[in-house]
Amino acid sequence: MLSKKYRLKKRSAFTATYRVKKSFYLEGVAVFVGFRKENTEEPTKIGFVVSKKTHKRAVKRNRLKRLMRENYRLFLKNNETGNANLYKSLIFVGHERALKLNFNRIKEVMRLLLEKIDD
RNA sequence: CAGAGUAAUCGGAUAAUCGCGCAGAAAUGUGAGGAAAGUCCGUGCAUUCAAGGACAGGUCGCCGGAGAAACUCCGGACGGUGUGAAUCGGUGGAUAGUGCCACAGAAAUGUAUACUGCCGAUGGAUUUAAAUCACAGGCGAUGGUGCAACGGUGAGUUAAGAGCUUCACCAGUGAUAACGAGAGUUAUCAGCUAGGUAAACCCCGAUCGAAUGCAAGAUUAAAUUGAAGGUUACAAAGGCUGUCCGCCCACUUCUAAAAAAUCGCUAGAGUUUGUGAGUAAUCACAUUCCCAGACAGAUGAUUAUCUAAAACAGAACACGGCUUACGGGUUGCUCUGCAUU
RNA sequence: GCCUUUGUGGCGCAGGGGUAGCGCACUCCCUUGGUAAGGGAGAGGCCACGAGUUCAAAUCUCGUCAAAGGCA
Repeated sequence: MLSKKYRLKKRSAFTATYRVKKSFYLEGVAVFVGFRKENTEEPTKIGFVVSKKTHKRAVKRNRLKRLMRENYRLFLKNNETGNANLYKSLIFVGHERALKLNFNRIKEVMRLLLEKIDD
């Protein structure tokens, strides 16, 4: 779990991020990016979503969200967040394919995604 | 020893590093389940409408007990299944009435017999009589049916036959007696015996305010105002929580944002242990403990060891049940088979 | 979290106790120089799954699973 200042919390913030309509996809993990930042001092806010349609069981959905969250936390700690700092908000969305991946594979996928979102 | 039945129980552990929710000034403390699941029953709690009547309607259905209640639990009765331990059962009424019973069949509910048949004892006709006729009449045995044919099987009786009540063995029903708290069981007697379906409508008995569900609902401050207000005589249309009586809406003034925070929110039909009552469910008393409370939503990640990268699976107001999912074990009691003593 | 509805040929739908049907699509034949349209014939169903009631269940009852929708 991330501490509160890195979390995307408000419903309006989520809808605002989705309205930018810019997303990237790799191996069952999608990233929606929000507006570009003016002040780089502010922390980037992250949301994690796994829909109920992806899988019925809450345990498996929670597992995927936790894995993604944990990876992002480790990125923050090691200063490997890539281009995430350019945006105000990011939303990671887990899909059906990602349920089968293990911790290290998701780590790779997310690192590649964070490099991709520059352009 | 093998195979079963049943009741319970555990629901990964330890260490290291990095992290999260809640409480707290801090130190620190604490942090998912036996099913948290399905949402199938029942409650508490909250709001709205009624607190009235009528008509509808729902639910339940062997007996006794427990329980706040329940499509709940415990003990028993009866019936089904099993060699057995056991286990399963929505188990009132078909003589209150109505409906349905395809195809087949003579006939499917009406104290049936038109048809196919059996008989012709008795009466009648022919006739001396025997015999013949199948006329009156008697009979319900026979009928390639069907889930089901009006108690069943076998004998006796008879002209032919028949529960005929004559007999044997059964099935049901009623009465009486005994036992039992009761469902019921057993015995004796009575010829009393007119299908099935009520998980078809229904009848009987018992019982139920209705609806909506914490996204219920309550509070707070600000903006131009109030999380709206006022009016209502009739008619039409529409709506409302079953329908009617009834109520809302209409007409007018006015306008915000599918916004935010706080409360509801967890001390309870509670947990642990013990004693007593009871066959048991459960209850009483004492003792002990405080044990998640989020709001894009907390328990995670990595590594190592343990036989082994454990199954089903994640609280969202709470509780009592039911149902379903589940890796690998452990324990008690019981049954059957085989072997030995 | 709560509430509601629906599961029947490949697709869309009927049937509400007594032999499972309709339209489109599919296969073959006819028609045409050929295709479409048209005509004729045919195949394809454990009626979502598991129990129960009944002589008999797609239909009645109970449970399970799946899909869809609604509530701020």
